[in-house]
Amino acid sequence: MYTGRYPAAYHGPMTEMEKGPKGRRRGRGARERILSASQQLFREQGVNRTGMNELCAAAEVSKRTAYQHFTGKDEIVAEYLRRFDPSVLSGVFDRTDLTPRERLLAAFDIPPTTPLCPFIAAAVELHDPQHPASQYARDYKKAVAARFADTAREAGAADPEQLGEQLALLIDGAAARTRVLNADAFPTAAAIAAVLIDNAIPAAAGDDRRWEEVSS
Amino acid sequence: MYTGRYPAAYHGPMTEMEKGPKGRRRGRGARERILSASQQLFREQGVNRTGMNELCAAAEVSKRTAYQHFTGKDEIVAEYLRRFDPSVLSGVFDRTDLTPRERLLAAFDIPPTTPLCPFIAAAVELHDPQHPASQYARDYKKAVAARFADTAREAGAADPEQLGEQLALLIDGAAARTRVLNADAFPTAAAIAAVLIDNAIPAAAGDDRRWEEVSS
DNA sequence: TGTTATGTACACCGATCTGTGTGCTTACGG
DNA sequence: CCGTAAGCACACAGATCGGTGTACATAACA
Repeated sequence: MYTGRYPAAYHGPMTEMEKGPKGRRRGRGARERILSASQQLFREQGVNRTGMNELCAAAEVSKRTAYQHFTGKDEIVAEYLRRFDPSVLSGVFDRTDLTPRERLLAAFDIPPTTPLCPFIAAAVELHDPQHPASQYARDYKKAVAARFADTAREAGAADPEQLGEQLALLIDGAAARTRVLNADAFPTAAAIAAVLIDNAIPAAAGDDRRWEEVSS
Repeated sequence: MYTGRYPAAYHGPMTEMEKGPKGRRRGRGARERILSASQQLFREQGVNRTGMNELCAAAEVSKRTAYQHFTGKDEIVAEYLRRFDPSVLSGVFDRTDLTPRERLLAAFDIPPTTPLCPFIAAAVELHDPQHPASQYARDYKKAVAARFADTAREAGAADPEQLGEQLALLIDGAAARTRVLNADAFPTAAAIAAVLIDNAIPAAAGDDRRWEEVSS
């Protein structure tokens, strides 16, 4: 393996996001590389099994620099979760080409590569409800449920808050079960979601039913 | 990472009480104390945050003795899960004072003290599907789903296997969500379960409903 | 240009972890 | 009673971890 001292990648002109805390264009993007590497490593290996040496090596950043940007590993973990790209979340709920009802169900179309919701994993691994990362995990979970609730309201659900919480629980159940069983559990969750949605949307739900009728 | 040095030693049904050639008790029960302490500590603190020193101290067993009973921590973790008392599981499904339908719902009456299904926690913490403990976790999850399916069949569900898998997913979702949000999510899961059961059991849905309102 | 913030290389510290080596004590069955 | 197996106390090995100290290099800006 090549271990020379030349940088393996050319880090071009800084992007707008790589500004320091005071807005001045300083530095060469070490912070971003650290967070980018943490996205990959924390997800693949978990938080506890990823050491700072490994993380810094993957980020091509010296360890000293890492500790000049963050007070410690805890802060990196927290920032990793805070910045977690809610692409799945936003990408689904913001689609205008789908009806609200379709959006609710589309949230269960998760690419099978996703190993486990990083917030669940972090909450379990950190094992400390006081940890900032655990706080972010709670915020995210609540945000997901709220998004579900909004869409449920838009779809005309009788009790949008309840349906939102229920659908969020299904997501978490599918994530946990997928992880433990090593088999995709999201189709099962989607089937449950279809039943719940049909039961929660009074009667005007006939805007787009492509699922079996389960009326009662 | 699990190093694969698992012996075929402890596998057999010899996990009765430690018995000598003629069933007499040998030793002073160190093995049992270790497993008992692991039940408590692994559940309370997690597997990774419980060191062998702490575990041995809690079990009032010298470290040396521990390593004479187990080849390593991995084996203790595996045995801790293998022996995990499925009291909640059996205690609910074996109740004859409840109708099958009531039994399905009673499985969601989880004492709030339970922090998180230890199998999910272990699967996340160990982060290695090859670890024997992960195998036991899968076995347990499948067993729970099968028990649900059996009871669902008994209750006359149209597709017992599917309903069993669905209810098992709800349990896991409630467990995960309870852990992350630090708030009991089992009532929500119970509400979903009620809907699913009503939808899955053809017509005899109204045979016995005397449970209180479950949704929150 | 010179200054300064930013980053680097690398040894090192103390803590903690799993696991052993060694010598000693004690319970229990014959 | 004695012999043996079970258990104990305790130091220590070896690895890894998070985090620092120090001396040096360089990009960005004035």
